[in-house]
Amino acid sequence: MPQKKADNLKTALVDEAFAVIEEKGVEQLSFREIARRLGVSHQAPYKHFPSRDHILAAVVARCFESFSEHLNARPRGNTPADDLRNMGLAYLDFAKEHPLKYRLMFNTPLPPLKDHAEMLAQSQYAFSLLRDRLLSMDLSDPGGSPRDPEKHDAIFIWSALHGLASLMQSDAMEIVGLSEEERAIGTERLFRRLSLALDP
Amino acid sequence: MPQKKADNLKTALVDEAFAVIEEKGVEQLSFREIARRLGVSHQAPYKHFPSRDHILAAVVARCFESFSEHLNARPRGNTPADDLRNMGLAYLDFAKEHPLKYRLMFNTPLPPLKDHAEMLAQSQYAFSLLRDRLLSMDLSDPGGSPRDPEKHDAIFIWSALHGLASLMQSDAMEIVGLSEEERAIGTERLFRRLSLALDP
DNA sequence: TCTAGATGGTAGACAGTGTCAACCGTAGGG
DNA sequence: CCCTACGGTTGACACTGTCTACCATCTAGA
Repeated sequence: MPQKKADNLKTALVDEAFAVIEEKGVEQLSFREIARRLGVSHQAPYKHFPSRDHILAAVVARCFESFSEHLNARPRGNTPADDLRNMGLAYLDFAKEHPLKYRLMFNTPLPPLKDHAEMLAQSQYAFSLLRDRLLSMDLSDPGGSPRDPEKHDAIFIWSALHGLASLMQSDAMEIVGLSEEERAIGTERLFRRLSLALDP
Repeated sequence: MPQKKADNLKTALVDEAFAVIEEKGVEQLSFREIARRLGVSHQAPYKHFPSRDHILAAVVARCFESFSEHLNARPRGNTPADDLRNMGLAYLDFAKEHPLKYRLMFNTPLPPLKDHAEMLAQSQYAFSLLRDRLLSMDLSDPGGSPRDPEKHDAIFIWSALHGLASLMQSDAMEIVGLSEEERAIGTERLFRRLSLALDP
């Protein structure tokens, strides 16, 4: 029985790794099970990835890639402020539509960056999209001199977005007892708060 | 040689589990290594915890306990707004001083809540502290009817705080290339933004 | 054309893991 | 005085990541 040919195996391994994580959680990701599912020997993956961490890194890299594509596919706004809002929406939309991918990128203890160039590169690209959009705003210093186009507000915006996305898919919301509807209203409120803070 | 006696072993197990996580990461937490370190057989832990997940849950429960204590030890403010600010500072302070504990509470795939009552209880208590403080604010609806003391702004505040704490200890800051100083300024700016948004 | 090496697959072995089962000494209550 | 529960023990099992060794096939160079 012919197994997947040549290079195909490498991408098939990553596909299958993601599937396993989806089904049984990242903790349960097992090199041997991936091989088993693909009908291949337990050592075959080693020809393509030097260790289990490396295949995880490849999965995460693909998540960042998918994230970047999603951000780039957002509708463009007419003004910088408008476009920033669109990116914020796209950001949250991605986290909502692909919670696993989002968690893998942000809420998973990643193997050391230095050892995984591809993952690093993909994350850098994704973050550059965020950064460029944030810096395009001419953010004035609240209660200080206006026209201070520094990136300090980027942290504020990014924190609010990431915090929301992260809390929404944690158990926290359930534990404090916020209903679905309340969360939806809270989200919209957050966006209004952001707009008000940045667009005096 | 007499090993730790009786009940002491149970708490010693949790202590040692935390130490192991500290040294080698949560992934490497091993039932057998804990036992080995305590000079006890590899099955002894099973007399106190039915599974590896349960000892992890106990560690996390202790983190929440520690978190609650930290929040309660904050300096009290004179006004609700002031006290909320103090809690926000305490929140971030805890995340900064105990990054591992914070990560264990928020950024770790936890075993199903239902199976771990103690952990659930501790998290509920900690979150109730946050909730009570947030609800004590009489938050007006921005651009809507004033005096709308709902909890929708709680999500905004909590998101900003959690997002900041979470991003700060991830690799993200390093990847986008924000220096320590820029992060400090960004943090302060975030607080000012929060104040401005909530205290028109 | 022969041959050397790289590439991508195989099987086997080893240490380490979580967990199940069986055993065993001691303390305390009927 | 026995019995039971508790807190510990050892042994075994299946599973994991990873090391080593082997093998087939393609590809380049002589």
